Amino acid sequence: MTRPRPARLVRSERATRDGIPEATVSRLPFYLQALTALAERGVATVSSEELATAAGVGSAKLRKDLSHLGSYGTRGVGYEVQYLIYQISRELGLTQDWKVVIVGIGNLGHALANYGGFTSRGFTVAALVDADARVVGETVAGLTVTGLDSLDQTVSSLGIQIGVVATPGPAAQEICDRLVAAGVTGVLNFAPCVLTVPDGVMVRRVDLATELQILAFHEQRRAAGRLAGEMPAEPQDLSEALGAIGEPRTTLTKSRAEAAG
Amino acid sequence: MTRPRPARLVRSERATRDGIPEATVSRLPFYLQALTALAERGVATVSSEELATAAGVGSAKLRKDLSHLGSYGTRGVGYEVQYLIYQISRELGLTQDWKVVIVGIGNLGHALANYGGFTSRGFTVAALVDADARVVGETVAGLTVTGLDSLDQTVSSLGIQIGVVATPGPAAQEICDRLVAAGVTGVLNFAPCVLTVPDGVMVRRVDLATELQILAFHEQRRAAGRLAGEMPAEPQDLSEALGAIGEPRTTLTKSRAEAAG
DNA sequence: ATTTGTGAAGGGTTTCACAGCA
DNA sequence: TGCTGTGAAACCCTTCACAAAT
Repeated sequence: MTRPRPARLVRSERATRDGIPEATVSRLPFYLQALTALAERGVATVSSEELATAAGVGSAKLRKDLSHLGSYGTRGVGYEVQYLIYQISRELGLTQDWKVVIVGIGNLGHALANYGGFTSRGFTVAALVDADARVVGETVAGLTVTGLDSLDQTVSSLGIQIGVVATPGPAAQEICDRLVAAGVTGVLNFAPCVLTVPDGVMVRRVDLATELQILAFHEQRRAAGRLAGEMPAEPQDLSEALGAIGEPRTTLTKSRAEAAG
Repeated sequence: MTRPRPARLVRSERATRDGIPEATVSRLPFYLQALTALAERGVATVSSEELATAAGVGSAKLRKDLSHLGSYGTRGVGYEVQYLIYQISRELGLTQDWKVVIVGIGNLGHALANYGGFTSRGFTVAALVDADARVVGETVAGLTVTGLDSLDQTVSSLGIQIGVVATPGPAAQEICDRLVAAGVTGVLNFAPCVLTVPDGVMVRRVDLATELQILAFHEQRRAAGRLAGEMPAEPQDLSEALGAIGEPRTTLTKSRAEAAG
């Protein structure tokens, strides 16, 4: 019964050939943002130290990340800002334009439709869709909101690749299914639920309440530490803001039934 | 010159005593959400397999995560839904109410103020602040928007612990400084920039454009793989959606100057 | 002299497989 | 029998320290 552990490797070979670590991918947008800001200020060259500071990471991490893209720096000098912007943009696939549909034009949908950050960076909000007849026909961010009926038609005829789900939770899965059926292969989900999609479709979830809850955890932890008399210099850096202080863990022996009641 | 590598440990000792891994903390909100949904459907007990599915993770990961909080399950049975909700809530610090101020009442600020997910889960939006005189005085989500002048007074007198920055990028750092000076110890930053804060203050950044860019990367990668004739079953699961396909990495030998132009 | 790019080391996270318990 | 809780292994990511390059 104890077979010798299946050699479940297939990936690290690939990784050496081309794959960029997911952690690196998730930071490339930040580097891009920092570089763009530098470019606007007319900076031509930047060192890993400077760029790292601007992006809020350590310089070693930055260099390691960039090394996965190629050797785009010059030793003793640094990185050409414009060139690096081009390379990162290309790697992220921002040299082509991506078409986006936003479904659910409530408060959040409105905000997303008007959000400048999308339009400015390779993304075109191509359509707005809502289920509510009172919203359909409105003009938001220069687009006319259409009804749910038009969803499939809109996505396939415009060739939309990415769907943003900003509906209430209960509606999200059905919307997602229809988006995928119509040809969308990437979904950004703002609804507070898990979306199930077929292989080959990617979902990213952004949950605002989740972020606050994580903050609350660290707030509480900080307060508990202060009470306990410990007060070490706490990491303000997100990426290493772990296990900061040791609250005595009261292990309250409240019975389960009592706690549940 | 080769000193014997500084023993820069202090933490793993703590971690064994109480610290919950950051990766685990970041998933607790999802478990909580799934559990709440189950509770509303009247489910009393749930297995790690079922809960994991509902939360979109693997069951082994779920069990490992929960084991960091304590032994709150029953072997052969599963977890009591209500009891687990209580334990996770307590660990996240949601048994107390957190007061939040939102600064920047534009499209996004509006959406955040009206977002139900905050209010429903231990967070009270206690104040809304904006720099624009045309917005000040408006009523949003039952609160009157006040001016920037009132920021310090509002935060300290109401005892607000968390600040949400939904301003344009250039204003964000100054707002953040004032929030911190007034006593805020946690910041949720929606502005597309790095915020510098003193030790003991935590910042989390949410960037909508970043999420889309990460999606775009994987979209592009997917398309490239299809062209190359490879089409392995791709992981739709976010957490392991790495190094999916091997695009030949064209290594375009465009000169730097040319690319920059 | 300066800064990149990178092996190597170390720590954190995920996954496996099963012991332990109900 | 069924499911949790957990060592151990595998994997991923970060950090260090320095060779290589300009």
